[in-house]
Amino acid sequence: MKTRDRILDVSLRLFNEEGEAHTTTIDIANELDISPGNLYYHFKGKDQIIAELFEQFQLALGQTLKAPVEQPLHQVFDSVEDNWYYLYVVLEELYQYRFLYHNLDDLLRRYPKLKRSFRRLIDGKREALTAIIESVLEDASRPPTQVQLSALIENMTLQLTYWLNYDRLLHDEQDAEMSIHQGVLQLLTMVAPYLGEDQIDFYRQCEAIFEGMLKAKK
Amino acid sequence: MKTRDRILDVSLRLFNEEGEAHTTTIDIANELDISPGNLYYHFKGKDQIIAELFEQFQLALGQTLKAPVEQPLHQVFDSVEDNWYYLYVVLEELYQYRFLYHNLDDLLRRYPKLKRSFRRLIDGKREALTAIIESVLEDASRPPTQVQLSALIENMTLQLTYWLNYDRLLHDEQDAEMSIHQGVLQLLTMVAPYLGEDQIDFYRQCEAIFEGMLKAKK
DNA sequence: GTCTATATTTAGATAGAC
DNA sequence: GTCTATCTAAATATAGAC
Repeated sequence: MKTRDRILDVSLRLFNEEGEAHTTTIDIANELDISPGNLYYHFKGKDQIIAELFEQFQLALGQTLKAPVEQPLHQVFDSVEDNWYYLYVVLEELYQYRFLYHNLDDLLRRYPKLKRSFRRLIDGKREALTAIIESVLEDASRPPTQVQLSALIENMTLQLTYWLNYDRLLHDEQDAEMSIHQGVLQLLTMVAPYLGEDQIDFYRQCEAIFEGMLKAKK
Repeated sequence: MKTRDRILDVSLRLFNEEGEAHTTTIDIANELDISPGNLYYHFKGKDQIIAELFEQFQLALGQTLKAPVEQPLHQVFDSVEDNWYYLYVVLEELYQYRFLYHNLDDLLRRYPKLKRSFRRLIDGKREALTAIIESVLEDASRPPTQVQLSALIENMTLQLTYWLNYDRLLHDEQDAEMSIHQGVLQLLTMVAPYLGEDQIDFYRQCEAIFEGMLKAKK
């Protein structure tokens, strides 16, 4: 593995674990057992490292968010399990690059260009969630009004953006997998009340998946 | 107004507007037309300023969050308008000290003792929301299950914590009052589907309040 | 590509006169 | 209480040898 890539890998890990603001170029170099001078040979500075990590993040998440919009409905996302799995993947990608959200205000002040990209990703989330919700609610017994639907989507988009921050605030050092599963459960709960008669069945499935995950951990 | 209090006031404003990480003691002194030395006569440093601002925040919000728990049910919080107004006040207090949430990760790393307090405030939000929801849903035609109820409360607590961050990410420089009103609308929308027959009426009221606020602005 | 040594910048903080 | 002048510490970044 090339030094350049090792720098990116270790930077991502340290940013996530120790905080980006608190991680210096020296820390990264030390962790890799290389000199600061060497690090500056590969990257102009911390800024460039962050820019490249963000690029990775944007590409990966952007791809993932397109899936439910482009897939023909009811071909892939037709069961609770499918949606569960999909949301799990999205949250996992957010988790991998979670440092980006931990001090977002400062990050966007230092790199104002990222703002556009963050907003595009939010748009992507909104579109993905809309596709999923429309598919799930297609034969809902008590469908939401138009106002309710758009507020529901917005609440889910916010939840998908800040769940990991919220969970971390409540219990730091929480197991990542658990945290993500719970995030998915919280998201799907928002949809549940619209499902009417199927509601009990829907919940049984959600809980079954959640408990299945719990067992798989042990 | 004493210099000490002016320092606190200006610091709060600069932290909110320019970002805490980006605001130095020199900036604060300049804004007040006093010398850095003078600032350090009144406060040991930036840390102490932040600590006192947080203390103010905690006291104010903590008080507010107790209200719905301590009030006899159906005495104060018995109409949509009452709840709307209450949630508006809570969000406004969060807005006044919004800098605390803008780089929360870094803040908690530098002042680890604040973590306990933040969690207590979250608990306070959860309890306040529980009291409100129970009162609102008391004669709901389609009450949530126990699982749904606790997930609903948790989603609302998260929303109450991160709505201002989310809204700022979407449209910076947004009018504060509008942002807060929309946050309240988003929160109450989460409860709507459980209201059944009253649902349409509930929404009409919410929208009426929202539009009333819009007009009042002009 | 990698190292050592050093320069630059900036924020945080203090000393001592008035 | 307030000022001027100055110090310290830490992070970013560069120069030049190997």
